[in-house]
Amino acid sequence: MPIQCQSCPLRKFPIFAEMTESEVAFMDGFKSGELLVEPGTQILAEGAGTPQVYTVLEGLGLRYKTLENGRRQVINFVFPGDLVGLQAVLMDNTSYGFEATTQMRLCVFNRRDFFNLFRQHPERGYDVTWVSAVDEHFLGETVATLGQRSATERLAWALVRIFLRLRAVGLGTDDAVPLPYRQRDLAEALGLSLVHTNKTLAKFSQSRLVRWTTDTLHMKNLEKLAEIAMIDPEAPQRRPLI
Amino acid sequence: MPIQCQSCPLRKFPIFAEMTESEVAFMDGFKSGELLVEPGTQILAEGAGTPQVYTVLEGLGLRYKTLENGRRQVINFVFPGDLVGLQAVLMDNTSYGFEATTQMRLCVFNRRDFFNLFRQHPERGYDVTWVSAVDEHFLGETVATLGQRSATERLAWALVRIFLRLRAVGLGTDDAVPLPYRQRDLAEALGLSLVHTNKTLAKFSQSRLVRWTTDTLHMKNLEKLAEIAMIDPEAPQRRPLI
DNA sequence: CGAGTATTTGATGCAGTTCAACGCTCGTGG
DNA sequence: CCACGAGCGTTGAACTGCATCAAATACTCG
Repeated sequence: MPIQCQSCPLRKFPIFAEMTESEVAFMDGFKSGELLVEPGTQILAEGAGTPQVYTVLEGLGLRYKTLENGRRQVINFVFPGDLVGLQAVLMDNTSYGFEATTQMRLCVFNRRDFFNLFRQHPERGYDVTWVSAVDEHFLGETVATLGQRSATERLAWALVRIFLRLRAVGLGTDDAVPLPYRQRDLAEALGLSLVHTNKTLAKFSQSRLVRWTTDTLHMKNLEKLAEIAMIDPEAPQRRPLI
Repeated sequence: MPIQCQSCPLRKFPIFAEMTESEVAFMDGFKSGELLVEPGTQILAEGAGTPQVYTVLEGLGLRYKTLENGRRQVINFVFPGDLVGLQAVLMDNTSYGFEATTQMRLCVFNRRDFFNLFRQHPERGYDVTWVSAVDEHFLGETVATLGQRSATERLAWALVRIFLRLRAVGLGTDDAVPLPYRQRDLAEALGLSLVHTNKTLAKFSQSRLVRWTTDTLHMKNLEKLAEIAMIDPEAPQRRPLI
């Protein structure tokens, strides 16, 4: 049975902007259903069109793009609260694939309802643009990371960002979060080889900065890691929940 | 004297989605002024807030981010028709710098008017989200480029994208476009050293693929270059003009 | 228990960085 | 009118971070 937006488990986290009662009620009507998928499921295929947009309620996934030469780039990891498929709706095709890493529960919105959202509830339309801007901001930071940071810095950057983001949606504890991706995924997200990623992670583990084993990321020294990554270990950008 | 939206020189190009008469008239009221800046002017400073959003009418610029270690990443080049500053308005600060490379003419919109746009003209609000999605799409492609393409492929990718985009807004001729950036800018956009960028460009020139001299990019073999870049040399993504 | 998948580790090589130097073109001031 | 310096492009030489290759060791699940 689908969750009602009124009792959405995500809304309470401070990373998400507040919504009025009427907005929540409106979203509940806008929501067309829920999707529950198993690990490994491909939710959006590269190049295909979609009639739907999703908000992640539970579970982790990733967006990726495959080049002609077969190499794959993970564009970003997808966490609870993220909105996926907006591009597919606004432009006419999905240029990225989207797959579930763990089991996922997704809120489903219909493409044809989307324009009505802008018309009937301008505040919510504004919020959609807002999340799009947040995503764009994050991608810009990723570009800067791939372009200018060394392998060690990239890993530090990714682990700090992931750790803070997951903690912001209530996953894990103060110093550990669940991280069920494979090293290959992280390597492909950062434009590094699997081997080098593994060796660099081993160094982090030895120097007691972070330890990533058995699907759990144990954060030992967030400050130091953030310093290596050249970022502030601040809470993630506040954003609306769609 | 400012140009009226009714006679905007950009709207005629097929890269931009059509607008109704009433939309154009509305935008003319929404537009708060025009900004004319000299080459090298910093329009948005990194980390500062802005009360304004800009649409480029004429001229070229670039968005960049500087890391703590002093290295600079060019996030993207900014061309006529691009909307800049949306992030600064929706989130509370600009994380990127924006500077003019040539003289530029910019349409100025006020931050506080922005929400009204969503309320008064939902179609236009939708279009703002659309351009945001287009930008996000492009940044995703950039991430894939920095992560998975070799130096040669990156250069080929960038030159093809730039060439097609500039041609789509009527700049240059069938086989040449003005390109007043410095090699350093391109190197910083692609995460390459200036030296290697220079040498790779020299190879392109020798193999008669492209020649970039005296601020002009002469495209000799678009097909071949696109093949190296592993992309289709198709016209850029259709997008709305704000 | 065996097959397939993920992690780990060592050895080798190269794409691209870094260092260094030189030439060209402008603009500026004496 | 020429000397000078600043900025950009060009080229050569040496170095290195990371990729690639190869193979062994854990894990997971039917």
